[in-house]
Amino acid sequence: MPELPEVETLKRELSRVLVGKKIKNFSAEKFALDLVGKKIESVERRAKILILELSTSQKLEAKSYLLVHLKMTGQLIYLPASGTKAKPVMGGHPEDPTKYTRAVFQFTDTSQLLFNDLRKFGWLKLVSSSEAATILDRHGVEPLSRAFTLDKFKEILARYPKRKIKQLLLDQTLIAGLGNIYVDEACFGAYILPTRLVGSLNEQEVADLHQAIIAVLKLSISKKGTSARNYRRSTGEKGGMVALLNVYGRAKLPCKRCAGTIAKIKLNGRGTHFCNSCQK
DNA sequence: GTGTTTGTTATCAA
DNA sequence: CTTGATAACAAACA
Repeated sequence: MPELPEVETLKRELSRVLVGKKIKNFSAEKFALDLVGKKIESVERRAKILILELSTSQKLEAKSYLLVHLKMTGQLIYLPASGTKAKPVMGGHPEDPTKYTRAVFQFTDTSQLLFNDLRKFGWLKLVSSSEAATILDRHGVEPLSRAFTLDKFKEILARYPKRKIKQLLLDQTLIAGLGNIYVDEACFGAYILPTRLVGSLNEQEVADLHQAIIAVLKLSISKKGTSARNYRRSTGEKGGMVALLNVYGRAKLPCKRCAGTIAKIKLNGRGTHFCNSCQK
């Protein structure tokens, strides 16, 4: 479940190794993309989408953008040029495309990038600058940007007083990048039940939730993300955040900060985790 | 065979 | 416009 911290980790790692590389060959069963000869100018992230900015050798030709969404089980694994040691990925080895490899980028220096995706929900789109803007602009404020002030958060909440807070936080058109894991963790951090109606939150709770969202995202990025299931770093390694999760994946286990127990329910079709004692 | 896992979009309903 | 519910996509796992 790659969410903001996982995609941000990939952005940082891939930015270091891919910028300046030229695509020599591209193969995929389902994505017919004209990528050969293009050079990677930059690697960026918006919401849960990774953005590769591409140029051609034709100086006057417009830049194009490869957008990547990993959805639930996507991976981007980077294989350096020649003679590298492998770490296991999805039961195989990263240097051997697994049966879940959906696309392979080969660069002129013989390094490669694999797009793996067990459930095939992820996608690659090659688009123009304006098409990229259309897709990216559908998303709300970046929670780690300066634009995500407490006032901005209050303004968003004020528009939807009757929604449950978890459902609002999952809405990508309002705040970009939170998914099932970090929404549950942020609610825990603010001592708020994910089932609460937005309009029932008092000033202090809103401020606490604002801070909890920022804190959990930053902490996870510092740990290179959460490998609850399929997510891997670009190196094939797992992220280190799982051990620091307080509620996600901890149903029936003791709460880490009180005598309570972590409960799990279904909320709007999502597995939802919270402490039955210290979250109110 | 059943339920569970979840990001996103579409569609229908009140 | 808000909100809620459901299906669809797809594959593995218990």
